[in-house]
Amino acid sequence: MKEGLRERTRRAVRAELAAMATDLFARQGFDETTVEDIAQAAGMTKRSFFRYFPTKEDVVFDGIDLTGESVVADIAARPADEGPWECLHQVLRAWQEEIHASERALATMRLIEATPALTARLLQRRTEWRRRVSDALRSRPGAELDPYTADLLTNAATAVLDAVSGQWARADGDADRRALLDRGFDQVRVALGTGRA
Amino acid sequence: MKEGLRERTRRAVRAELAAMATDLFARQGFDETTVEDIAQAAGMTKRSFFRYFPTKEDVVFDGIDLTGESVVADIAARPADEGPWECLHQVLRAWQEEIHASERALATMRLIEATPALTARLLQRRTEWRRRVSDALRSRPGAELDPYTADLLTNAATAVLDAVSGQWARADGDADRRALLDRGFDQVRVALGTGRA
DNA sequence: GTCTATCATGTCTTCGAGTGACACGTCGAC
DNA sequence: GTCGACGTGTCACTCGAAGACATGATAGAC
Repeated sequence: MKEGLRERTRRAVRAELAAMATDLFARQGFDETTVEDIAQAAGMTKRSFFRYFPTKEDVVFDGIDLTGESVVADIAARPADEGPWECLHQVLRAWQEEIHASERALATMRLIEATPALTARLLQRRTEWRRRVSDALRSRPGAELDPYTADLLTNAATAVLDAVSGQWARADGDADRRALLDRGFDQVRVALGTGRA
Repeated sequence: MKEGLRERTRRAVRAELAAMATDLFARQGFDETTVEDIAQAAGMTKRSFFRYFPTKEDVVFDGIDLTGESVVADIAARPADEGPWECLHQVLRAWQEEIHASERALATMRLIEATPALTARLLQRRTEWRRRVSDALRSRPGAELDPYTADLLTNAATAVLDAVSGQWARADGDADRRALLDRGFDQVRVALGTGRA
């Protein structure tokens, strides 16, 4: 077997650490929790913490990146005759449902929104994420998209997502995210003409 | 007079500090420059530096926020019969020209793009900036925009801006930003119908 | 089973950003 | 002129992050 005791314990400790951290973050806030607090709660040294996570922030984003992967995969899996905008609409709708369904993901989102440092990191990550989504769009069979138009589509899609989040926050969580997303994707339209005029 | 020697020297020292800092950042990079380097170059202590700027990052963004202010003001100044999308187009076109014309602003942009920590801060600030632009759009006389649609418009506009920046970076600075912006605003369309369907 | 290279961990140390506390000097209002 | 507010320097501190080194445990070869 390729998964020896080493990897298994490592993953276990990582999960333990993440659990301790999210618990402490939720209780006393991100900035108010020191790495030493987390390490001590898990029965180890501060130095050892950093052997599992490169930064304190990474504990929060652990497990979030997977969803980004899935978006790229989903794009590739959509029918080829579907337009890119509709493709983004469907994929992101599914992605949003997934987030909405997970209590843990929602709690993480709330923590991120409440912590400026984490918000900054999230936005930073999203830049990378968008580049990959844009590439995925261009790689679809039959898609003749120039890089600029692909970026335009991707950025516009995140524009809709942001607007949904904003409305969601304004309504204090009492809003139909799915309906808002559909409405956003309907209101915003991206033309594909590149060599046309 | 309301401006005593205290305020005058304070502003002078601030400018001096900013000048020293940008010089050092340009020469050896942001991360490679310590606050102590800057303070020492200006003939003061690290502690005193933090009495002028709350963080090292704030030195870079000092003087950048003014442009954000001007965008909001410009929106209010546009003719009332102009549609919101066209309004954003014109205002952001002017804003882009302004940045493009200033050698100092361009250098700052390059520094920000080359430094992940600064990029994150920029994105964070833009969140706040977008909220204000969205509000400005809704405050225009005769504009009947619900918050969601206003956000949609604002976010879509920054989506275009980002795509322009991306293309600009891809072309290694050899691109007609104005033409790209116009093309982006032409390709992306935002419908205003809120109670329509 | 033993032996060895690899890996995880603890301890110590260092660096840089940012803050608090205290003392001293200067500006400015009166 | 006095006195209080403010700016500054100095020292000490916290916290995140990383490097160096020693030690103990483990996996895999023999």
